[in-house]
Amino acid sequence: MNFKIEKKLENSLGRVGILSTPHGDIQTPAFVTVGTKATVKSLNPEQVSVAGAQVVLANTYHLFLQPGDEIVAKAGGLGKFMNWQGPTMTDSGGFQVFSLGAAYGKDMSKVLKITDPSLMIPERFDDSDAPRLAKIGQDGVSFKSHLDGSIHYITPEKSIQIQHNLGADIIFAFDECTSPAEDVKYQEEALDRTHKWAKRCLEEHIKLEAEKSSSKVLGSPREDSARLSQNIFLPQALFGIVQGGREESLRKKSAQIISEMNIDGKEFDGFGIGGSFAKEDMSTAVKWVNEILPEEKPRHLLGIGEPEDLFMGIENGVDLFDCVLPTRLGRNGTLYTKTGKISITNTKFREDFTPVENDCECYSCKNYTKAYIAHLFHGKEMLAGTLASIHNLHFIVSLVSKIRQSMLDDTFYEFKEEFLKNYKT
RNA sequence: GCGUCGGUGGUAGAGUGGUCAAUUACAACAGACUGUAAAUCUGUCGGCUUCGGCCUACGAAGGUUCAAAUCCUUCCCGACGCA
Repeated sequence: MNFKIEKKLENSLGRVGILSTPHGDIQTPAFVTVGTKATVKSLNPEQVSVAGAQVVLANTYHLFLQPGDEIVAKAGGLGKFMNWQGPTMTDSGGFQVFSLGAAYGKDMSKVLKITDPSLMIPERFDDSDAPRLAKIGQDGVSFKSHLDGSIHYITPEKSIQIQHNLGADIIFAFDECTSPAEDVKYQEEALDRTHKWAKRCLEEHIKLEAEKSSSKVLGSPREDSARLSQNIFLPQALFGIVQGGREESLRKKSAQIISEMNIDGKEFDGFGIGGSFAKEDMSTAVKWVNEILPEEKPRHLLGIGEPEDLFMGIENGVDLFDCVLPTRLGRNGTLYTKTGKISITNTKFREDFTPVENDCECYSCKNYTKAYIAHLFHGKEMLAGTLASIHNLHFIVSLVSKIRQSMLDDTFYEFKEEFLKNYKT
């Protein structure tokens, strides 16, 4: 993996770059589309590609449970398995520590409003008995499968092993995504754990990379030729993840520790910025962290975001984003437009025979009307989610692409102002 | 014409004397969704409301009762059977 900065945004942390992977280049900043279970829900890879997506991110935890990372390895790796030719990434399962753990069964999400009750409770009650599918142990996390209830213990090493079997170009360290509702003491403990895990991830990754290249050189006889041709030996890049919740000191400490982490001269290839955020805290956290992370390595803001978040992140030095919103919102009937999100099932669209956006170049807008898409949703037709996802993915991906172009053209701030002026949240 | 069964809110369909403005499902309407436990979830769904209630409602009209969607009478409508 190689990262080249093409241009920097003046008076900010922002930059334009090209991230090269064994499966092609990623023009950054870039929006990574989420394909958790080795599929971008409701879309086939051609639709994903035509919508403009450059890279797909799948999930370690989900693919480990089903169909199993060994099967993906046998298939020739994630990209081959799902027929996605371009770059791929896998998340480590760290987010599931949060979503199936502290957030399980609660009204708590990746991004919270500052008014959420969970943020306003000064001293939190002991909810250690609350039902959850993820429990954090000394060495790793035990997950109770949401599919069949079976118990699985994921350690940092295990996550990396799975991710090596999955074979994505970029993989992430196994971290603990914490809730901003946790107190400082807990954030410190969790951060310490995340850092210890990061080290173990890096060690395991270095070990597996070494094994990979030696068996390639030796042409290990137990490896059949098919496997050799199936990218199994391609190098993978490992990103370390910065956590630290809402605390400036913890965020900075984490950025420092993760960026300096080094085993026999080997470091992380890039960085993820993780955590569940109160919306208002996101930009400060990103800024704190990116001022410390080494400039020459790529940064990925995990699980973000909305259009306004993308501008914020890019201006503050983020190179990669991933988010489920375009596809999830699409499937649930919410569509992005330049003036804000619309709910396509609203009565007013039943007889609206214009595209979702008149000047949108996506397949859905070029071929279908709001009335038709509304009809598909009302009729619960499968094509509804597909057309909506195509539009939303295209909207977000091309927004990031336009932001990139505006940086190259030195019109970033004008573009941002113009866009956000029209876009009602 | 006689007999039997039935007519409940947008639909289907519970309820068979008080706890019923009426279970439930669907439809409808609105909202939520940020490293996917999610083609999911939440709320509203007779009218008015100072949110305590008030009014109008279970085919129609009468009646019994402290109290009726629920019991009685007549009528209207539907299905089936017999003429």
